[in-house]
Amino acid sequence: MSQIRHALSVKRQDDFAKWYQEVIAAADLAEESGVRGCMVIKPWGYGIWERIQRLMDDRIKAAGVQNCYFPLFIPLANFTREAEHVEGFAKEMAVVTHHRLISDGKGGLMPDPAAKLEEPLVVRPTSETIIGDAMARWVQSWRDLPLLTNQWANVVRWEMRTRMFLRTSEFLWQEGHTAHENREQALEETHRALEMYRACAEEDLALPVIAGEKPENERFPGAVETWSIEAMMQDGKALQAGTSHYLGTNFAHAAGIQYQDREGSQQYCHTTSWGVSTRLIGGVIMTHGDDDGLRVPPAIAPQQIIIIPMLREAPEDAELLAYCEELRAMLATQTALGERLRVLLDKIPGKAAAKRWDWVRKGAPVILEVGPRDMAEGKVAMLRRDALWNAENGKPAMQFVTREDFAAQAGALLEEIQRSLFEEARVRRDANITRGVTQWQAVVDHFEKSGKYPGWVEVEWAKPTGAALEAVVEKLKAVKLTIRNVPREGEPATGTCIFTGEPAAERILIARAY
RNA sequence: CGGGGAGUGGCGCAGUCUGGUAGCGCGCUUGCUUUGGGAGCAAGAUGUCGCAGGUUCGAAUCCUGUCUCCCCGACCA
Repeated sequence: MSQIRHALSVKRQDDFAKWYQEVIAAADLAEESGVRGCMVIKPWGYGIWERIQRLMDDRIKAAGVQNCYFPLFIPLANFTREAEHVEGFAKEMAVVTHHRLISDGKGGLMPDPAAKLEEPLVVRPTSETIIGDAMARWVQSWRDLPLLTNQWANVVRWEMRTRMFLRTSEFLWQEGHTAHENREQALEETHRALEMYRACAEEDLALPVIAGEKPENERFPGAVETWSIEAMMQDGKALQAGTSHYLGTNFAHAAGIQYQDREGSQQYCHTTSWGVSTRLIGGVIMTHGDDDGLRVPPAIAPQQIIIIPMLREAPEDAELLAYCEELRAMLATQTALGERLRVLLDKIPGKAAAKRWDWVRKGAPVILEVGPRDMAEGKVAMLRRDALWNAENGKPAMQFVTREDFAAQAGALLEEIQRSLFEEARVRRDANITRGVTQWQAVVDHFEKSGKYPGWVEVEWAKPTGAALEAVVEKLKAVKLTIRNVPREGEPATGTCIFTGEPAAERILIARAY
């Protein structure tokens, strides 16, 4: 039965953190760079990011948002204008103080004291402040609004503890920044972006998420409201997979983003910002990965179908390659998920079986092996990465189908795999949200005693603020818990606050988090 | 940033205590035999032992400094 010989040496249930790292190495996603907290993203990992970028960018542009590019360096003074913002980011910023190096007299180099910058430059941790400057110039009239911009960029946050894809010092992301006439329109944009993220996460990455508002203590520095999508990882922890902020007029005041309204008076804009990052790849790994490596949802797979010819380095290889090439041509005319199929004929010399396991670890959705006998019968051997094993014999669940049949249903198959990965994750997520807990001690017991997969707990609370909220946060922190969000589609509260006993205001999700 | 652990061929590790010219497994190369499912046998290649100083006749090994990674905290999207 369980004589299955998995492709990884560490199993999820034995050591999830170690497993996570092994997947990244085994799937060839990224590696250490030697630079503190920074990683090298390798072709397969970057290819996944490019797919996410493409699909997200289409969604961004469909909403009428235009891409721009702003400087990597932000003058220090920009950060001093918004008090909460600088408070929130000051401790983790990389700062450029010199513009030239000189010899240190010992064979090395050092910053030239004579080349000290008058005003230090901050390597952007996020771009509200510098985009705000541009917005102040670009917006004059109510006719200039809404101003909808986005940039794809790298940002740097000097994190104390880093983990590949989940929290790196430098990471890649998109940051949308918009300016509006009033609160209503800005909030509408905040929610549009949030819904865009939900759709991208669920439809493209096959990550089931819960969209909702962050509590006050989890707000982005300088925001009036912060909304997020939260995904459940296979160890039951929550991962914030995207955020959308309503910034009120805070940044408009700081940067002077004003417009003249229809009556001729000056008004401050209401702005928003929203972003998703390479962290999404961490979410894909921890949601879809298994004990054989990664499983990439077809929509974001750089290659969806891998054809592996069983080459013998002999003259008959040519005929086999031609057979595979014909299959590739047949597949090239097919579509799945609204796009042409991405098919790779892997001609690299080597044992077919070894190559198969490489692609299993990388998580290519469909792997085809084609040998001379298959060719003679007009068939291919097909392996679905999302259903890799035959539980009866503990061997890979290879299916033999005719080449034509495979080509005819390849698009539908990929769509089925996309659905199936989402469904598997959704069922697991839903099965691990515990509702109806009304006693704080029961929450504690749940997380302390329910084993390795406590999942999330939904409770009702009175939405305290100020000192009362701090007390709640401390109570949660003591057992390593956080409030994830107030689900957008949540049921209204009907009972009492689990923390204070007052009448409850809303339902919140509590979880351990990355 | 505090506490703990670790850096030795591409990967995983032994050797470090008790200094004496670097070893194992996987992978890689070549050959033979096999070969419809992660092959066997044989031969071979790959290391300034993270980096910089120091002690010593001699340093992977001892000392000092430093960089990077992992785990636990604190911090944080």
